[in-house]
Amino acid sequence: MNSVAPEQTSPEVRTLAERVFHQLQDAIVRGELAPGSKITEPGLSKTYGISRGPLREAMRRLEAHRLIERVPHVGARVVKLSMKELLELFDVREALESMAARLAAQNMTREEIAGLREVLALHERQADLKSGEAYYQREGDLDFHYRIVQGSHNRMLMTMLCDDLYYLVRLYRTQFSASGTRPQRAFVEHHRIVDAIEAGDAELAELLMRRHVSASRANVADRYAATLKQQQAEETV
Amino acid sequence: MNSVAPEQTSPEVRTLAERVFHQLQDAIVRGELAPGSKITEPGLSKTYGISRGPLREAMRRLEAHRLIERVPHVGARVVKLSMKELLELFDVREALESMAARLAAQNMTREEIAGLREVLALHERQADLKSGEAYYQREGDLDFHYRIVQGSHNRMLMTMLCDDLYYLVRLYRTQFSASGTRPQRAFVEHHRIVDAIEAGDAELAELLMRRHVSASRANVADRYAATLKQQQAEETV
DNA sequence: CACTCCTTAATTGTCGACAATTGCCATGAA
DNA sequence: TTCATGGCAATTGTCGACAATTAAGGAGTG
Repeated sequence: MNSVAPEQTSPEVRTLAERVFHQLQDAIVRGELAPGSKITEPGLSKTYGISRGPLREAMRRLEAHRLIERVPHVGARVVKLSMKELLELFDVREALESMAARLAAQNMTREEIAGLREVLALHERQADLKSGEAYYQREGDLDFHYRIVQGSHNRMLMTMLCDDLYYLVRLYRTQFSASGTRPQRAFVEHHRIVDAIEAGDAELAELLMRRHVSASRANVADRYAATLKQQQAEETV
Repeated sequence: MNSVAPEQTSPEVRTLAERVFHQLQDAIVRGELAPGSKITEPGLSKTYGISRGPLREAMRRLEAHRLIERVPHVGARVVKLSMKELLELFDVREALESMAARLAAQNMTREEIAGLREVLALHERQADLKSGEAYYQREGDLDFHYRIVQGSHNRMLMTMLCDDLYYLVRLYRTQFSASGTRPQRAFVEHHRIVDAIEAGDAELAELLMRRHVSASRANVADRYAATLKQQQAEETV
C-alpha cells in the first residue's frame, strides 16, 4: 500500500503553519522558549525559515491554546502561569476529568479497559525501578488520564482536555519545576479509579477522579505555601 | 476623560481581523451563514471588503471556537451540530457549570448576588408579560448562567464558558430552532440555585446546577426523540 | 534635575501576487 | 453504461513589500 500512496503524510503536518505550530508548541512546553519571554514575528520567521504569514497563523493557534498571550500592535509573550492560574487550571480539570471518568465508566470497551490496566502495570514497573526519577512517572500519569478521557467517547471533552489543557499541565510542570510528588498514593488512587470503571460504577468513578485531582491540587498548593514560607525566612535573615 | 483620549476604541475591535471575527461570529450564531454551508476565502474577502490575510486569522479564531471546521487544502464550512455533539456539549456544560456554581457560592460578592437577583426578577417579569415569546426567556437564561460563571472568579472557567461554549449554545438554539421549553420549572431551579449561593452552600449550589443542566439536556433529548418518532410515522404513511 | 515633546527605529497589521493542491468535467476505452 | 485518465478552473497556501502603530531614546525647556 505504500507504493500506491507514497506521499501519505500525517494530516496534521501537511502545511507549514501546522508544522511550525507543533514545533513551537513543543518548544514552549519543553521550556526552550522561556515563560514570559517576548517572541517576535521576524525573529521566529528567521529561525524557522518561513515567512510571516504561516507563522502568524501558528501563533493564532498557540494563542487559542493559551500557550502565548498577544496584545494588538504590541506583541506576544510565552504564558507565565501564576499560582492563581495554576489552581484555576486544577479546578477546571477537576470538573472535566471527573465527568470524563463518569462517562468512561459507562462507555469504555473491554479492550480500552485492558489497555488502561496495561498502562498502570507499566507505570508501576517503572516506579519500582527508579522511584526517584519523577519525570517518567508524571508522563505516565498523563497517559493514564489521557486514556480515561479517550474512554469517555466524548469528542468535545477529548479536544478540551487532550488538545488544550494537558499542554498547559505539561507547561506548568516545567515552569514550576514540579518534580515527583506523592508517588505511591497516586498509584493507589489510579487503581481504584480503574476498578470503578471496570465495575461500571459511574458515580464512584466520578467521585474518585474528583478526589484524585483535588488531592493533586492540594498537594501543589501546599508545596507552594512551603516555598513561600522558606523564601520569607531567607529574606528575613 | 473623553477629551483626553478621544480615540479610545474597545480593545477587542482595534484590528480588522478582530472586527471581522466578531462579525462572522454573529453571522454564524444568528444563522445568517447556514450551518454546513461552505465558506470561501475570496467570497468573504469581497463581502467584507478586506484582504485575505486578516480574514484567514479571523477564520482561525472561528475554528478555535469550534464555529467552523477546516480541512487543509479543501476549505471551511460552518459547523452543523449533530444531536450527538449537542448532548456532548451538555455533558461538558454540566461539568463546568456545576463547578462554576460551587465556586460562585464561595466567591461571589454581595453586589454580584444582588445583581443576580435582579436578573431573575427582570426575567420573571418578562415571562409574565409574554409567556409565549421564548426568545427573551432563553437570552435571559443565558444571562443568568453568564453571571454565575462570572461569580466563580475563575478566569479560565470564564473564557471557556462565556467565550467559547455559550456561542455554541446560541448556535444550537438557531440550528435546532429550539423554542422555549420547560419555562416555569427552570425559573424555580434558578431561584433555588441563587438561594444556595447566597447561603454560601457550595455543595448544594453545585448539585442544583448539575441537576438544572442535566434536566435541560434530558428535555432536549426527549424532544429530539419525539421528533424522530414523528418523522418515522410520517414516512410509513 | 525632572519633565515634556518629538524623532526614530522596530514591530505589527494589511495587502496583492504567485505557487501548490484539490475537485470537477470531459474525453476516451473496456 | 461504467470506469479510468487527463486537463482545467477554482481555492487554498505562501511569500515579500508597504502602511500603521508602538515603544524608546534624545533634545529641549521649565
